Amino acid sequence: MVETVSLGILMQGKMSGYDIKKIAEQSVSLFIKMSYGSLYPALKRLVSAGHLIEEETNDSKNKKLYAITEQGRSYFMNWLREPLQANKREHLLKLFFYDYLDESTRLQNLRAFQHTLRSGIAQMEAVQGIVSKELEQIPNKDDYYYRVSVMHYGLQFFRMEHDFFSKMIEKGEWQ
Amino acid sequence: MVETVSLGILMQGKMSGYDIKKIAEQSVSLFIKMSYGSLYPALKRLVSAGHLIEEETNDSKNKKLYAITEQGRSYFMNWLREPLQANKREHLLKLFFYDYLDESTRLQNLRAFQHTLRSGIAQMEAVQGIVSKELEQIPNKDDYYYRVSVMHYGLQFFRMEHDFFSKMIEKGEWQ
DNA sequence: TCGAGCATGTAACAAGTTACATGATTTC
DNA sequence: GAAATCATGTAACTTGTTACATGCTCGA
Repeated sequence: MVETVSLGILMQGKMSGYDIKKIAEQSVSLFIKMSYGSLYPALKRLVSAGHLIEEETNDSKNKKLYAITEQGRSYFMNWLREPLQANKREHLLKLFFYDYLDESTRLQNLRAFQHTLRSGIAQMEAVQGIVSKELEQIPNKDDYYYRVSVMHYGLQFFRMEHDFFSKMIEKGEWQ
Repeated sequence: MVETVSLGILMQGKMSGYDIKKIAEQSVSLFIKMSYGSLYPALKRLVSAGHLIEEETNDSKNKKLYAITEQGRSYFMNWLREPLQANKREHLLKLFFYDYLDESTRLQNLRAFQHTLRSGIAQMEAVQGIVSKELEQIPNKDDYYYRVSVMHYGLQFFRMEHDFFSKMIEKGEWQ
C-alpha cells in the first residue's frame, strides 16, 4: 500500500521521502495514513526492486530525492489497471490515480464495480427486510437501535457510493 | 481488532470459534474480515489474559465453547467507552456495539465525534475552494477529473456521515 | 459414498505502528 | 536562543493474511 501510494505520488516528479509524506497528508490521508517507519523502508524496497532511483543531493540537510523509473511507472500502471475491490476502501486510493488510466479500462472497471455494488445493495436490502420483520415481533426493540443503525448506515453508504460512481461514469460535474 | 469483535460477539452468549466467525460474517463483515488464522490465536490470547474461559465439549466434533468472563466484559466495556476515531472506519465497529453502552457516555462520544466531523468538513470545504480556483486557471482540467472526484467523494461522505450521526443522536426512525 | 459444511489449528510471510535516535535549518 | 520544521532512519512489536494440515458428520 505505502509502496503504491509513493509510486503514485512520484508520478508527478522527483522528491524526498519527507515531501511524499506531506503530499500524502494533503491528499489521500482520508484513506491511508503513512508513518516514516513504513515509508522509508518502502522507498528502499522500491529502489532495490528497480522501481525508483535514489539521488543524493549533497545539500546541508543531506536529503535524498527519489525518481520513478520506466519500470516503476509500468509497475504502477499495472496495479492501477487491476479491478477495483471494495474491501478496506482501497478502491478509493486507486480511484485517486485513475486519471492516469486509459478510458476503456477505466469504464470497464468502474462498471464492473458498479455491478458488485448493486449485488451488495440487493443483498443488504434482503437482510434488512428479514431483520425488520424479526424486529417487529420483539418487544425490546430499543436494545438493538445501534446494531440496526449500523446496518442502515451500510446500506445508505452503498447507495451513496453507487450514485457517486454513476455520476463519475457519466463524467458528471461536481458543481 | 479481532479480539474486541470476538468479545463483542461473545457478549450475547458462549459459542465456538467457528460460530463467532459465522456471526461476524453476517453482521460486521462490511467493516472487518476475520480469518481463522487470526481468530483462533486471538481466542487463545483472550483466554490467557483471563477475558475468556474455554470449555471443552466432549462431543464428536471436539468443539470448544468460549464464554466471556466478568473481567472480559469490563475490558470490552472500557474499549467501548473510548472516544470514537474516524480512521479506518473503526468507529463503525464500535458503534455496532453501542447498545451495550450507557446513554450518557454514548451521547457524549457521539457529539464529540460530530464535532470532529464538522471540523473535517470545514477543512475539506476550504481545500476544495482552493483547488476549484486553481482548477479554473488550468486548461487541462479533465486530466484531474478523478483526483477532484475523490475529493468530492470525501466531502460527500463526511456530510453523509454527519447526517447519519445527527439522526442517530436524535434517535431517528430508519423507516 | 461423496461432497458440503462443521471444526480447529500452525507456520511463513506481509505490512504497518510506536518509540527511539539524530541532527540541521528556519522563524519568531 | 528557543521552538518549529525539515530530514532520515532503526528495532521491537503488533496484527493480520495465505496456505497448509487434519478430521468428523450429515444429507442426498
